[in-house]
Amino acid sequence: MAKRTSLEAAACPIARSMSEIGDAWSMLIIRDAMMGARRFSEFQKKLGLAKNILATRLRALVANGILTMEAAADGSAYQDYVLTAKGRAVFPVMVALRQWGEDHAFAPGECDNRLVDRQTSQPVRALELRSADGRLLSAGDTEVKFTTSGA
Amino acid sequence: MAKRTSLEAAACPIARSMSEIGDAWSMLIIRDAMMGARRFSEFQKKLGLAKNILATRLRALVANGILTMEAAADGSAYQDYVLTAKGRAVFPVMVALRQWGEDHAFAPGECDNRLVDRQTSQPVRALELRSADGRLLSAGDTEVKFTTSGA
DNA sequence: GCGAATGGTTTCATAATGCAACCACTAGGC
DNA sequence: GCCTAGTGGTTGCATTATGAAACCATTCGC
Repeated sequence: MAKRTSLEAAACPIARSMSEIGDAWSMLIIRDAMMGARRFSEFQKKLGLAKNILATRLRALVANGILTMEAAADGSAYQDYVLTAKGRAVFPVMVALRQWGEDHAFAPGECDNRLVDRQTSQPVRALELRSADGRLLSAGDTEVKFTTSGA
Repeated sequence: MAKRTSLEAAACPIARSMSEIGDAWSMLIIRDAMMGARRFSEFQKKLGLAKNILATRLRALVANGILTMEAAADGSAYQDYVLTAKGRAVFPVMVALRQWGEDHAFAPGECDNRLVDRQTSQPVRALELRSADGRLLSAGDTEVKFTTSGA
């Protein structure tokens, strides 16, 4: 049988994350939500995707606690989709994807937009990973450790 | 017609990134490659996915310059799949996904593994985004700016 | 040279995507 | 209150991707 393999219960946090936000449309929905989009039609217009697909994704994002539905801010009888704390926490992932894309997924000079610091309008630095005591870490300086205690 | 929408040519770096590495299996392949996996059967065993799917993903990753095939390190006639510089640059994305997953995709106490600094065995810090002049930035402190000059 | 492992490809069933049509409800003009 | 446009979906159907299993050519260990 060709049931699609689900990573929901994977032990690896990366696999879990991918199962919740590893879909292209979902990620772009979160991106637009971070940029202020709130309404169904707003997402549809910006993303240009079919309404049934959008409906499916929004339902999943709400079910996973990344978006919530609340009464529309403009006082109408409709609903707004707004990011929860969990949804806002996707920000570093978004920035990492953006920086990788800027550097590696465009021809030189092709990319026409950058993430900048609002105060100075200067491009932000590359994301940096640091140890508990503040040293800058790269891939080789890290490893995955299992907390094998039975807790 | 129901052709699957392609984000390959999207102007947004996030969309581009998702089209190259936004697939769950691809991301997990890169994860395992970072942890030292090199051979087809090694990926297949660790990931437990069908061989045809693995073959498709590996081909795409090679085509996108994230992996390269080179003569096997053990001297056999087989090939190794190894990360390119572009592939190794996915590291921050991986860390961001892992940290989000650890914090938001597990029940309390359920997650049994952490990314640690190899030197001290202490968990690493959360990824941090800084401005050019060193200030710590969160989502609201940033915006996307278009370099509207025709270069 | 022989059996097993490696690294795939092929076949076919099932699941997801996406366009288009349809529909209930809301908003706003008058 | 009535009519029309817009919002927020659902349903049906064609196309595409996923996945299990079977198959196959090379290569390895001996």
